[in-house]
Amino acid sequence: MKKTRGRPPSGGREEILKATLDVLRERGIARLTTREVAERAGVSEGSIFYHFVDRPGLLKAVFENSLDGMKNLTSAAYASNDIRTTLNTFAKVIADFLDSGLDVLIAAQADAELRGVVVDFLVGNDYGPHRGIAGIGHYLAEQQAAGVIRSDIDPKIISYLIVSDAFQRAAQPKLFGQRKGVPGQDAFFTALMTLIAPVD
Amino acid sequence: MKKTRGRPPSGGREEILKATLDVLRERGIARLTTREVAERAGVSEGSIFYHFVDRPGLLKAVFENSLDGMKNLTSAAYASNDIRTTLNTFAKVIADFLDSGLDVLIAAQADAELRGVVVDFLVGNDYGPHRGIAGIGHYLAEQQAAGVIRSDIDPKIISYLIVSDAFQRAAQPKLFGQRKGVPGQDAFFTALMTLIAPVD
DNA sequence: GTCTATAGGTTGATAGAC
DNA sequence: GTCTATCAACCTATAGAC
Repeated sequence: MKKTRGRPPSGGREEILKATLDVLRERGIARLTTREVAERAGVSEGSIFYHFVDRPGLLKAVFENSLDGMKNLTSAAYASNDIRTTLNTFAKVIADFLDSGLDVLIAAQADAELRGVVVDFLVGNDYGPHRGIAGIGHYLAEQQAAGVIRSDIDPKIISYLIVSDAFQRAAQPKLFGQRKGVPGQDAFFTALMTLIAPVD
Repeated sequence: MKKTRGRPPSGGREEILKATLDVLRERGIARLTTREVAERAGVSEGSIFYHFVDRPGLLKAVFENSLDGMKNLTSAAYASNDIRTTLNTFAKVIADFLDSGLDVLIAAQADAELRGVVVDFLVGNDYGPHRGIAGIGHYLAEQQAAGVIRSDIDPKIISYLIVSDAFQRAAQPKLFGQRKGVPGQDAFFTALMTLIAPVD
């Protein structure tokens, strides 16, 4: 059996994908032309159409590439025995994904057809925030059973608060251009730990 | 003194703005052409350029129009004596804005230049989530002083949780196409009330 | 202020050689 | 698989009449 599955990397294809994402983030999807992508990737326009058929095909490939990072959202390893440290690790995994994943999700909204393609992909793979929420929720349920966090709250809600925080933290600077009003991550987690601590 | 300030409404201008927002939300900004806007508004393309100079000018006008709804985020009236009811009212004001405001903020990301225009507008008017957070935070601080909510938490954090929830609730269906994982608003507020209740 | 007609520029996509 | 050259379509913007 060969070591690499599928096409042998001649470089061109990957360079195109990378260049596309770069242009997407810098110029915005409305300014993304196959011409500029070709220049940045160091290939001709013809190559782009050879590999991806058409512009939507190129974008679809880039989108699915970035969005596949969402599969990691369920299975973040438990980092330590400390709750806060573990929750922080979960949050970091989500934040890492959102940094580039959000750009793609937002870009897709610029075109109704791309919107549909992305949604189909997400739904088809069952990708979405609920995966992160479920993963953290499972961990928190264990902690609750162990009596480490208060018992009068649905762990899913706590989990949702953590995911929402990560989402807000990632999305706000992108959409509003500033981070005003968002508490530091430390302040957030400190408050959260206080809120979910067992009540006497 | 005349009753109406500024230009007498001949209708055309407003129709164009409305049609533009409609096309923006339906087709996406990348598919928004002056041609289709003109058709929908029932005017000629020439009229669009007469009123808004160029395409970016048209979009800028639409953006600022929608984003100005953000000024209401600070001053939501206190609805009742009940905390939960009042917080729900705050949340509703934010949700109402986000429903259309988010579409505009997201659309602007499709073009680096528009991105800049919008950010300048937001920063220049000090618009952003922090306004909602500050408004609710002020109310919560009063409640805390009155002993109705626990005293060991910064009210700003609670306020941030509420705004984040509203944001997640509005953004997720737009970006992911589904609402999976988001708890119902009632469940969220019920949990929140439990979390912020005074501890013995 | 609004229209019609059209110019001018850009862009996605194809054809065919290598 | 990659390139060059080119086309056809589309869209923004302008000019000038009403």
